[in-house]
Amino acid sequence: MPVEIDDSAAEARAQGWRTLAALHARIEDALERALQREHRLSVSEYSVLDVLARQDGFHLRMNQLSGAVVLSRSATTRLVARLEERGLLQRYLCPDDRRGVYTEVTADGRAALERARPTHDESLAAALRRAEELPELAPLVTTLAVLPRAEGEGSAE
Amino acid sequence: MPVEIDDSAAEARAQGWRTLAALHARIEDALERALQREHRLSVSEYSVLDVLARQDGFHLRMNQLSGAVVLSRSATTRLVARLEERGLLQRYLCPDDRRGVYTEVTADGRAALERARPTHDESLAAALRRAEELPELAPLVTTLAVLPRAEGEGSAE
DNA sequence: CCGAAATAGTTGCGTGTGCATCATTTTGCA
DNA sequence: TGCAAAATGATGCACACGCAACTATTTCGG
Repeated sequence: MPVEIDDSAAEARAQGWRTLAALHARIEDALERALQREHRLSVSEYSVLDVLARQDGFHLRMNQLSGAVVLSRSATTRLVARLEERGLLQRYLCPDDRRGVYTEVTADGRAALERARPTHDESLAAALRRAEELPELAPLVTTLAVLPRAEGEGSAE
Repeated sequence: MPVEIDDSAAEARAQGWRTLAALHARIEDALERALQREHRLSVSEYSVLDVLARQDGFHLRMNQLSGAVVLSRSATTRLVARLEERGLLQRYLCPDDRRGVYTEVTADGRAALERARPTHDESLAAALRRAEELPELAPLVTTLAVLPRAEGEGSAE
């Protein structure tokens, strides 16, 4: 009965998705609290700084940035505006395409990122340890550590 | 140099987290659009119905539900309120502990869930196929399919 | 047995996000 | 060359979320 086979494949995918979502939510929750408490940074804000700092020239266009953090254009606009107000980021128009806007992380932004990184890494490690104790999450946590390294990984979308 | 070893472990975890977050965001985005468009359900709303429908007696206490969907108590209150207004859910006080509130999926709710499930499963499959074409996400997608099945998995936190 | 502490759930408030829309600039087709 | 279509980013708006504060109920110590 092919339908049965198909159903069970769908159920396996749904099961994998539930596990992924549960692990993601727990980690994000832990990171959000820790980064907010100690550095006044949200996970999105940290991500933006991290992504930009990894780029050659420390800059990216808004559109690429949206893709990298998987956020809408409008959310990205305001996220960048917040970070710019705090001096962690700088915006300037694209010389060759005047529709485009470059966002570049400043020296202050890179410094803030490096200050926040230990907090980020420690609470990530702690969240993973806690997740590993839950039988339904442990397998995914383990496989996560075994994932092959992406060498480039910096470029967006 | 032990610090170097520690750094590289932290970087490996961060890399795994970035991959997990990227895959999660893409899948959630796809599910959100599809469920919203075809069934006026958010991913959270679908999750609540799905979790409850999987319980014996189709009910759970608010607190357990918050844990299962990894949302704050206040968010859960309003999420449940929305679904109750649509008749997909029912609330009643815990007889033995009058602080507690049970939430139970109605027959309408289970019907709505079953109508939405194909949409959910199809866009999940589609999102996974797209993700598999991205070299940095493909390994995680593959391992997700190999995750062992949790037999119980229904009970919340 | 009574009152303090803990627990469950709700509500006011501030804020971050997506959608629809808009202005500006570039691209492409005739 | 000229003008419609596409693309980029910003803004008005509605809304879901988390935090803090509140009420109601239960639990626990004296």
